[in-house]
Amino acid sequence: MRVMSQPVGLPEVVESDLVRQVARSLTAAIVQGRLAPGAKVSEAAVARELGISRAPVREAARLLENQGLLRSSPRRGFFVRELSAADVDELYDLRICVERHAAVAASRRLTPETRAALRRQLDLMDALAREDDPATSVEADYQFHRMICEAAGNGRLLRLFDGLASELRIVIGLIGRLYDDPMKLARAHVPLLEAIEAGRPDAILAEVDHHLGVARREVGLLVQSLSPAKPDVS
Amino acid sequence: MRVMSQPVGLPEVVESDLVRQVARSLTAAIVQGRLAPGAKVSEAAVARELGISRAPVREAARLLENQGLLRSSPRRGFFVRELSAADVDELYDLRICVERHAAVAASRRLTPETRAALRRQLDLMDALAREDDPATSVEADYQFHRMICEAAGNGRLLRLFDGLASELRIVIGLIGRLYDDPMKLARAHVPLLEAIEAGRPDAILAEVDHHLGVARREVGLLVQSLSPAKPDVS
DNA sequence: TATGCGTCGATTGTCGACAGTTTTGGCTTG
DNA sequence: CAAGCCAAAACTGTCGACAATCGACGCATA
Repeated sequence: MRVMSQPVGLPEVVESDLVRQVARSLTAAIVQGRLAPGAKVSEAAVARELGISRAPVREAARLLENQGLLRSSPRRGFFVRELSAADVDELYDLRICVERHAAVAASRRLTPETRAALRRQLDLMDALAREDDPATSVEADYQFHRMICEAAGNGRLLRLFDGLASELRIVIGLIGRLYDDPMKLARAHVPLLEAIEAGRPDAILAEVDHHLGVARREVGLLVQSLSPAKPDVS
Repeated sequence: MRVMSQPVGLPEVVESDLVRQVARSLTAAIVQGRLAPGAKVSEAAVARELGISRAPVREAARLLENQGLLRSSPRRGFFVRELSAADVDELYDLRICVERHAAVAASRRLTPETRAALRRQLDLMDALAREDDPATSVEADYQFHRMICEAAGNGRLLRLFDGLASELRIVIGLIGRLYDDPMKLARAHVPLLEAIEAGRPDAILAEVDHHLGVARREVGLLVQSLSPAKPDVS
C-alpha cells in the first residue's frame, strides 16, 4: 500500500481563530463607515457586543493597529485611524512605488493564464460599471491591481499591497461614490494591461504613473474637501 | 492666561508599556541568535522568565508576528520565523523596490543637512571598518540606508524599510561576519551617495540596483549554503 | 519489527477579576 | 456666565485560572 508522501491539495481546515474573526468584523465596520475615523473603539463595548471576553478583542485591535486601521493611545484605548490628505498622499506614493515594481515583474513573468484572468477582470469591471454599485466597482478595481501584484510572484509584495489597500479603504468607505463615471473606471485600466502585455518597461512605468497619479489627485482632492474636523491638540 | 494651543515639542512621556518592552526583549533575543530560527517561543516560558503574566507576552508575540519575526501556528504556539533562500530573495526584491523609490525621492528633497549627515554616516562606517566589529558595521550600514529612506519624506516608506531590515536581521544575526572585507562595505556606498547628490534618476536607479543586487547575491548564497534543516512534509 | 491506538502531560485560547488611570458630570467660585 | 475643581463612573492594563487541544510516550497487534 502506498502512503501519501506529498501534498495533494487538501482544503485548508477552517480554524475558528476568534482573533481573526474579530479583526474581520472590526475591519468590515471600519471600511463600511459604521466606525467613523477618529471614533473610539472600546474593548469592553466590542467584547460585549460580540459576546466574548476582552482578550481576543485586544489582540485583534493590536493586529489592526499594525495594519494601520487603528491607532492606540496608551491607557486611553484604540481609535479608528483618521487619514489626513498627507496620509493619503503617502499611501499613493507607496502604491506607485509598489505597483511600478509589480507591473514590470508581472510583465516579465506573464503566463497565458494570468493574462486571461486579468482580461476577465477587466470585463467584470466593465459589466459592474453598468450597475450602480460603486462599492463593488471599487472592490473590483482593487482586485485588478491585486492580481498584478500577485502575478509579480513576491508574496511579501502582495501583502504589502493588501496593507496599503486596507488603509486606503478607510477613506474609500467614507467617500462612497468615488468616480463620477464608473465606465471610465473600467476603461482606464485597459492601457495598463496592454502595456504589461507588450512588455516594454518604460511604457509600463509611464502607465502606472499616469493611472495612479490621476487617482492620487482625485482622492487627495476629495479627502481635502471633506475634512471639516481638524484635529485639536489637548 | 494663555493656553497652549500648539505642540511645543514636549519630551515624550516614557510609557511603561510592558508589551513594547517584551517585544524589544524578544527581538533582541532573535537578532542576537539566542533564539534560533524555527525555535518554539513558549508563552509560559517567556512570561516566567520575565516575571509577568502571559497576556502581555501574547500581545508582543502577535506584534512580532505581524512584523515577520515570529510565525504563529494556531493551537501550537509561536515559532521564530525561518527564512529560506526564497524568502531572502523576496526581501531583497522589496528592498530594491523601496530603495529605488527612496533614493530618487531623497535626491529631489536633498538638503545640505541631510547631505552632511549622510556623509558623516559614511565616515562613521569607514572608521568602524577599522575595528573588527561586524555587528556594528552592519548596523551602520542599515542606518545609512535608513537615512536615505528617511530623507525621502514618506513615513510609511520608512516604516516599511524598518520592517524589511528587521526581517533580514534574522539571517544577519545568524551569519555573524557577513563581509570578508569591511573596508569594502564602506566604500561600496560612496557611488550611491554621489549619484544621489548628482541628482540624475537614471544613475541613482543603476547604483541602487547594483548595490543591492550584489548584497542580494551574497546573502542569498550564504543563506543557501547554511540551510541544513530542510522542511519535511508531515 | 513496524504500525496504529489510547492515555497523559504540557500548552494554548479564553475567561472573569482587580488595581490604576482617564474621562465625565456636576459643583463651586470668580 | 465661564473657568476651575472634585468625585464617581468607565475603561484599560495586567493577572491568575480553567477548559480544550496538541504532542509524546507506552502498549497492543499484525
